[in-house]
Amino acid sequence: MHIFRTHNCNELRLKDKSKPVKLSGWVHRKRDHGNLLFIDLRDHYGITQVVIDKSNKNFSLAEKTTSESVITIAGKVTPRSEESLNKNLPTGEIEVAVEEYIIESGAKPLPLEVNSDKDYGEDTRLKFRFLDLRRAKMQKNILLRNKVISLIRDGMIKQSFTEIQTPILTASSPEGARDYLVPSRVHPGKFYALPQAPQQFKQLLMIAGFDKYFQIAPCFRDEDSRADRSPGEFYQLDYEMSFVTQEDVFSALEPVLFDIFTKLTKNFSISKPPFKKIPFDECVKKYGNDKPDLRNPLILSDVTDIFKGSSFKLFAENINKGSIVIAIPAPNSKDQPRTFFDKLNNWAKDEGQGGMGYIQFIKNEGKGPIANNLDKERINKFLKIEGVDGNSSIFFLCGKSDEIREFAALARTKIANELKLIKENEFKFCWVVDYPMYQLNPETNKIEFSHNPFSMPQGGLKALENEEPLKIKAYQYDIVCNGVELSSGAIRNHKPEIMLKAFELAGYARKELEKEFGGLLKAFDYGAPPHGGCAPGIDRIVMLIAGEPNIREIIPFPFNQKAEDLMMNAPAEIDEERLKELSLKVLDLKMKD
RNA sequence: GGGGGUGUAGCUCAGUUGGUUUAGAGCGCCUGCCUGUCACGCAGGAAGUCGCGAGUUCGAGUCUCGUCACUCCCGCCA
Repeated sequence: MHIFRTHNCNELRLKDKSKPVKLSGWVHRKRDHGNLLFIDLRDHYGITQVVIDKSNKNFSLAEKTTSESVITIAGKVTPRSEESLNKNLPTGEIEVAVEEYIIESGAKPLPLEVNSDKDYGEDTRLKFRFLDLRRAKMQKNILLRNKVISLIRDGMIKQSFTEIQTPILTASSPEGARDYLVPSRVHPGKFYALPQAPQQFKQLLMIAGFDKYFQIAPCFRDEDSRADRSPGEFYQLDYEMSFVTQEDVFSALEPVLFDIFTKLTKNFSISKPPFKKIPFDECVKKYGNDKPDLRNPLILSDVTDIFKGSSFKLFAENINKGSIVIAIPAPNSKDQPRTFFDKLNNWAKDEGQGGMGYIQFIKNEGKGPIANNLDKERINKFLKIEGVDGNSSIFFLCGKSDEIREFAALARTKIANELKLIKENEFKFCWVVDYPMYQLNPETNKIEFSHNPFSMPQGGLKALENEEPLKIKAYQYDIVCNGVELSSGAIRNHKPEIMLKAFELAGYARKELEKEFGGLLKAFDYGAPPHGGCAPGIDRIVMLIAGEPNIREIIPFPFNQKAEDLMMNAPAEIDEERLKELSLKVLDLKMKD
């Protein structure tokens, strides 16, 4: 017999009765009846009840065993009597009557209970992550993560993508987030950087002729954390394809996502490929931002023209000063009481807005303070807005274009939630396409790349030379699910002359470009295929399927909010010797105060 | 760097307008009893610098100020 186990803890059934077996696992829970003791023995696979009584020489040893100790028992599979069946356990028809009992590794009193789903503070959970990971929810989430990754591999390999690793120690990139830097021993004063994404490498792989590449790619960015953003590192499904249009990039990913979401959820309705495509400009107009939650049926409308020059002075005057007015419909709200509108108005004020006015239509008749100050002709125009009928209400937000659209996106979600319009069991995907190539930095008043500088501008060199830069679109796109931005991607710019011009418009001199992106730029001079790709965030996909609002719930060993690993004690101070080796000197930080 | 929320037993939390003795509950832990439980039960016990510091007050877990920690958000995230 094997020294540790003949079966795992989720294997034994009635058909195994009378078999001599050996099991190993953790003491999940003990029920001590004095002369009779039940132990729920747990391993990765499940739980089996083992029973031992006073007649056994090991009884007192078993009684003394603490929760989460690791034990090995040998004994006989015994059917349970009718009254003592446990229908909640797959192994609930049997138990194992203990003969041999060995404590492999005792456990001290626990800082957190493995056998409960009680909430613990995150510092406790992260400090004792190995215990936290034993708990049912974390086991489930990590297994889900594994399934997502394995379905990604299956789906990509099936489409003849080649999985290729790219360097972890590479060069710092000038654009984007802060890099994590690694000092070089061999080259004093010089640094490697961890990649923020394998962007340049995947383009070089296309130029190298690998045609279709993918990788479960670790990405490192030194950013501050959010609930949906782990500081330090995260993973992307990074992929890139040669000789493709935007449509080809989409149709490579769509079946993979559809497959993952379909196989790993129950009773959810999932967008079927091809996913909806929404141009960026239209998206911002209709939803307020570029990551729409399409489960929400409400659509924003610009009603500035209707209020312009009207007798509703508050809006009319602000419009003259350059403000716009956005309408958000609230369908079937003729019976909503005054408090419904007051509540939302107060919410808007709490969020720092002037307020959120409204018109309530009851049988085509407009009511409320705004309606009282507007002529009938204008009021009737509201009935023609998308998503509005004679029993709707309309909320209005007035302000400067960019800021008020951003808030309208929040209000759209808030109103839909209040009216319970968002279905919980849906995953709705869309592509946001035609991103602008450039945007104006309001602080410096300079033109900068709005997204990825390597994207191909629509219209190519001609557009860059002849058109107003802020009007140029790029073959640049995002994929969004339920209001969560999963990734962005682009058809790349593979022509050096277009790239030089594109960077020139963003204020980069040729020399600068050659210094920062020399490797890639040089490669374009030796036969570069047209190519494009995308890189959806794996952590966010797992979050969506797991229904977890916090990214740290689906990462085995995440940093805390301050980018520390409390279990491994990272980051940590380094010996003087090793600093010297790296030609580094730590400044006295107290000097700063 | 900025804003909001939280901080009471090992853990999760309650604690009224500032006033009732020794600041409570559940889980965990320790002791005893218990041979059919499955969140076993019963009886008892240990366990607290109410984050820290100052202030107001006859009196502070409770109010004020400062500070620290945790958490969510803004900035940041080509």
